[in-house]
Amino acid sequence: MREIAREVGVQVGALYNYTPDKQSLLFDLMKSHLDALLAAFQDDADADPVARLKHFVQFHIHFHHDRPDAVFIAYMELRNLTPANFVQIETLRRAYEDRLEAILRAGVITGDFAVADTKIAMRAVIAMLTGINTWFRADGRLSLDDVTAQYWQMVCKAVSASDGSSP
Amino acid sequence: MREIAREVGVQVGALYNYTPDKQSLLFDLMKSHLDALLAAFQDDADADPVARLKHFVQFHIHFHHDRPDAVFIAYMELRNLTPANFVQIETLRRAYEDRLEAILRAGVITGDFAVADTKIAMRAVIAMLTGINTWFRADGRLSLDDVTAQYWQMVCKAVSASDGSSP
DNA sequence: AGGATATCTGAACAAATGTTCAAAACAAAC
DNA sequence: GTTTGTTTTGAACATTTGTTCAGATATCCT
Repeated sequence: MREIAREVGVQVGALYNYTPDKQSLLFDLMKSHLDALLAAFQDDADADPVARLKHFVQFHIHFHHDRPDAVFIAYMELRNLTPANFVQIETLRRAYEDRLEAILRAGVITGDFAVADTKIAMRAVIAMLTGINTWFRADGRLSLDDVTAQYWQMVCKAVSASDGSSP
Repeated sequence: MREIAREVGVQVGALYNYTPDKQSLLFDLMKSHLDALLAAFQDDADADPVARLKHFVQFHIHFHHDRPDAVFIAYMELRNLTPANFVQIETLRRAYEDRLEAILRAGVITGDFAVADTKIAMRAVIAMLTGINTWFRADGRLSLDDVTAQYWQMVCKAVSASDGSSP
C-alpha cells in the first residue's frame, strides 16, 4: 500500500478513500482486467475455425502485451485472494479459456484441427501465449508482430490436422 | 520462516543453525533445484533431433511433475532474490534453455524442424510444458503419460517441417 | 464569500515477519 | 558420570505492512 501511495504521490491513508482494504483493491484489479478481457474478445462462431484461432492468438498476445502490470498481478497475486474471491476470478478466467476451447472444438469437428483433447490443447496454447509477457521487450531483436507471426505458425501447426495444408 | 519451522516441528530460531538468513535459504533451494535439473538431463547430440526433442519433452514434464514445490518456488520467488543471486539463477536457467535450443537448431539444420527463430520456439515449448504444473492433478481425468503423449504431439507438430512425416 | 462536502496528511496502532541470543536440553566421548 | 560440543527453546528486538482517524486542506455549490 505504501508503495502504491508513493507511486501515486499521496500518503497511505488517502488510498483508503478509494478502497476499503487491500484485498478489495486486488480483487477489483483482477476482476476488471478479466472483465475487460472478456469484453474485448470478439469471436464469430460462424467463421472458419482456423481464422478464429488466428484471431484469438493475435488478440491474446496484443491484449496482454498492452497490460503487463495487470497480467503480472493476475498471475502472481492469485494466491493472495480470499477463497471466495479466488473462486470468482477463476470463474472469469475459465470463461475466457472456454472461448478458446470452443474454437478448438469447432475445428476438430470440421477436421481442420486434430487434437486428442481440446482442454489440454487449450491450456497448452494459453500457457505458450501468456509466456510471451515474461520475456518480450519492445526494444528487443524482434517486433511484437514478428513474434505474433511466429507464435501463430507454431500454434497453427500444433493443433492442425497434420497434412500440411493450413500454414 | 515461522511457517517452515512449524512444518518441520521446531522453533523458528533453530532454523538459523541451517541457514544464515532467508535469502540464502531461498537461493540454495533454487540453485540446487536447477543444478539437479541440469545434471539430470542427458542429451545425445548425435541422435536424431526428433528423438532428442521427444526425450526433452518427456524429461521436462516428469522432472517438473516430481518436484512441484521446488518448481513453484523457482517461479514465484524469483523476484525476492537479491540482484546478485538473481543473475546466478538466471544463468542456470539459461543454461537449461540453451540445451533445448541446441536441439531445435540441430533439427532445423537437418530439415526435421522448421521454425523461424529457435529462441522463440524454445520459449514457447518451455512455457507450454512448464504450464502443466499449474493445473495437472494426479487424480484428474488423464494420467501423466496421457498428458505427456499429447504435449509431445503438439510440440512435435509445432516445430516440425510441415510435411506430415513426423507425428 | 461562506458553508458543505470530499480528500489528504501525519501520526499512530496492531499484527506479521526476519533475526538474535542466553539459557536449557540433548548427544557423544572418555 | 562428568566433560565437551551441538542443537533447541523461549523470549525478545527491529522492520515492515495493513489499517485507522482527528485535524488540516482543498473543492464545489449557491
